[in-house]
Amino acid sequence: MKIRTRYAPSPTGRMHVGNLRTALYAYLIAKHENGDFLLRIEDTDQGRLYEGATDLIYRTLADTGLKHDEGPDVGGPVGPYVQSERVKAGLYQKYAEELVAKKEAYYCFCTQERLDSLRQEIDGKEVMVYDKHCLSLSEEEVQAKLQAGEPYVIRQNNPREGKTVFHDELYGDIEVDNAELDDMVLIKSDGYPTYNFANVVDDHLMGITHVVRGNEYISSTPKYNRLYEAFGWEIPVYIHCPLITDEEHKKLSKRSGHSSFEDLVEQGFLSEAVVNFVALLGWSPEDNREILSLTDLVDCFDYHRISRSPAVFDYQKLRWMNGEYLKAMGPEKFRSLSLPILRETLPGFADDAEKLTKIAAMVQSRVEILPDIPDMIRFFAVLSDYDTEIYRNKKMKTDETTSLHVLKELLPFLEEAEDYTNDAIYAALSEWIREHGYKNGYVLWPLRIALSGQATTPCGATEILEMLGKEESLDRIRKGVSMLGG
RNA sequence: GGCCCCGUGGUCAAGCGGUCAAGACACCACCCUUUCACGGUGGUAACAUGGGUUCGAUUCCCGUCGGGGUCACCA
Repeated sequence: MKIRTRYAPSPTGRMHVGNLRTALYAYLIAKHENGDFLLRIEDTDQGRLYEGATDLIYRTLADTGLKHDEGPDVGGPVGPYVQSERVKAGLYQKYAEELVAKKEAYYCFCTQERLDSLRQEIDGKEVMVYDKHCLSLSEEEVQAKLQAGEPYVIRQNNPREGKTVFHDELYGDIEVDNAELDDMVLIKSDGYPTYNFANVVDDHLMGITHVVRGNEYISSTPKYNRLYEAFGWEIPVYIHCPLITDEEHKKLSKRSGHSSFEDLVEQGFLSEAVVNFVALLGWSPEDNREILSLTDLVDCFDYHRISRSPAVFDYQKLRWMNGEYLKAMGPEKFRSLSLPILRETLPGFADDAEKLTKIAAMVQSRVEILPDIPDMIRFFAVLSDYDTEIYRNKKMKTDETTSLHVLKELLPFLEEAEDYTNDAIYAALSEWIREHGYKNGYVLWPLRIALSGQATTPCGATEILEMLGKEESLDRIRKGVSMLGG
């Protein structure tokens, strides 16, 4: 049997990383077995529709490489793939009425006020269990109300006694008392189906074999199974994925600032790195590999190895992983990715392709995310004010006094030197240092500080000399000398 | 609160009755070095807890504690 999985988002905004991971796992489960991965848009909540959200879903799927075989934009044999279009065909209404005929569902005319009176607050949380009030309506009463045009919903009719068991591939058999199952709404008063109903109907009609979804649906799964059974449909394989939480072990929220794929991309993360990272949140391969491309993942993904416990989204590790991707890419690719940032940060170098290439190379091995670059290289353009304290370095045996001395001693030599290319100036400088009986760091440390105004730079002192050129370099050294009281 | 799920270092995460309890991020130290970073080496750090079952439990069972999810005409 060919595996068919689906990603069924509701077009309400950006793609949450939890949803992204669910989509990824659904994709991997299907593709590992050469199955189909489909996209279905669940737009049954008219109030929450968000302009452009569907396009955002297409774009995110494309950016992450989760290519769907069937969907609204690419078509397929079991369409339409947008639920609002299926509503127009009367699909859900038809199936709901079938359930009513089987006494597995019933019309409910209760007003919002009556429903509200059923609500109660427990531990600060609002809880409501419907009391089956409308189940007792006679067929004549129902017809009369329907004829009168009274607004209604259709509710599932769940038993009060007995137990319902369902099987999840990760969690095993889960047994629930039927008393826990409330009569959930299947068709809303606006004629649209609820997620709960549309999901079951469509998964069946679209031939979904493995239902992959978040953990939060686990407690409503028995109700879905009762639906499948009422229709006489085959129950799919369930795979409920564990939650992704923030550092506080709470559900990842917009407040954490990195809850959606787009947030992360805006923060400078590579989509490959995000996909890789998210794949490892709740799953691990048999071997120890951590850097895995999407095709690697397809190859080795075994859903039985998905974890059952929630995972904390570790921003630090994502940064590290992004850096691994940056370091692993070819210098050409890195250069083209970083070029716009380089140009913007260093307008004076914007036309000097050679220097920009060198700077890109310097930065490639030290950057975790591209937006870190400006702070690392800004000193090439402007020398900021700095604290002379950074001239002090225990290991190099330097302080303000020795630095002042060395810098003054060095100045005439650098004024005389003509060739400021790195190799040449480094050779000449090394010679000078040897002649004076100094250690490299004793001289190079203060020189680098004077040139950059920073304790850490993406390159050594002589590379800065080359970048700045003779005149600017000498200016900065003189400024250092005066700052040190010389 | 009812029901359900989860519980290995700070975090991710191997383990699936017998291990000195892997590995990665972070952290620390050292090496390398023209600073930082990269790279290399080493280190600190964990089986929530109490009972069982067993010759033997991180691993199986039960209780406790802790965390999370869910109880909508949202998905």
